[in-house]
Amino acid sequence: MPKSITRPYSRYSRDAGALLGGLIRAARTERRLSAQEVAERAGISRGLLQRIEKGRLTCAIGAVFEVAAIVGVRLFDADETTLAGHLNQTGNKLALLPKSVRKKRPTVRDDF
Amino acid sequence: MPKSITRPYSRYSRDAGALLGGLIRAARTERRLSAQEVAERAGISRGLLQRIEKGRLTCAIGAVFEVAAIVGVRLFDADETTLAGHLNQTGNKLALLPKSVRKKRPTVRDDF
DNA sequence: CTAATTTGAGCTATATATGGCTCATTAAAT
DNA sequence: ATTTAATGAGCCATATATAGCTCAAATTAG
Repeated sequence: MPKSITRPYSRYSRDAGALLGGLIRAARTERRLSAQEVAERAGISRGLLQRIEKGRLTCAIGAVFEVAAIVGVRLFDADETTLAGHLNQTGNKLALLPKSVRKKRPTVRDDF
Repeated sequence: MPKSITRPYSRYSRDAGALLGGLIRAARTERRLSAQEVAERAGISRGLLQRIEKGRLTCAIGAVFEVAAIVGVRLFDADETTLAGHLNQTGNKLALLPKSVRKKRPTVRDDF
């Protein structure tokens, strides 16, 4: 993001990134897969995989998803339905919700 | 990723991106928050928020985490411990696992 | 209805994430 | 011990993601 030279991330995001990266690395080592191997399968460089496992928040989410899938880390823990099912649910939900939202009004009537 | 002009994503990643984006958008509209509002709070542009809600896989994972937290979408559904707890677990696990892995032998390529 | 706000989409300049190297260190196989 | 492979870290060139606008269309409030 070209706005801030050093971007401020919330603690939650930093923790989430570190957690996901850690889970990925744990899963990869458990499966006895080398970084090179996983990176190639994911179509990314070894360097990027390193950053993902370190929990860097600048990595593209698609790359993270690819790696997570390859090493077997599940996002959206499926005690619910499958991913496809979730997609349907979300679709329906979106269809039922209003298309846009809006605050009631600033309520600061300055027309007196 | 500067390697491939058009990056090939797996179906899983595409679905996961679409799901997460849809969940975020649903949560935002439910909370009656405008795109501008959420983008400002997350420290990102409205355009980026649009791409996140569309499930584009090139978005930085940090930006997605920020937005998800703001609108109330929970990653890593916490039927387990808290995020911090997960972090500890991961750390311990990593400490117990071997530092590196390696295939028994180059034997055969099992790329399927 | 009208006015105000939101959204969607596209454009450009620029900050930056990424791939592809290199090298040193560490771990594993023989 | 020797060899082979994996990892960690850094640097650089370049592809690209992002912010910041613009405008039109859609939605909502009054």
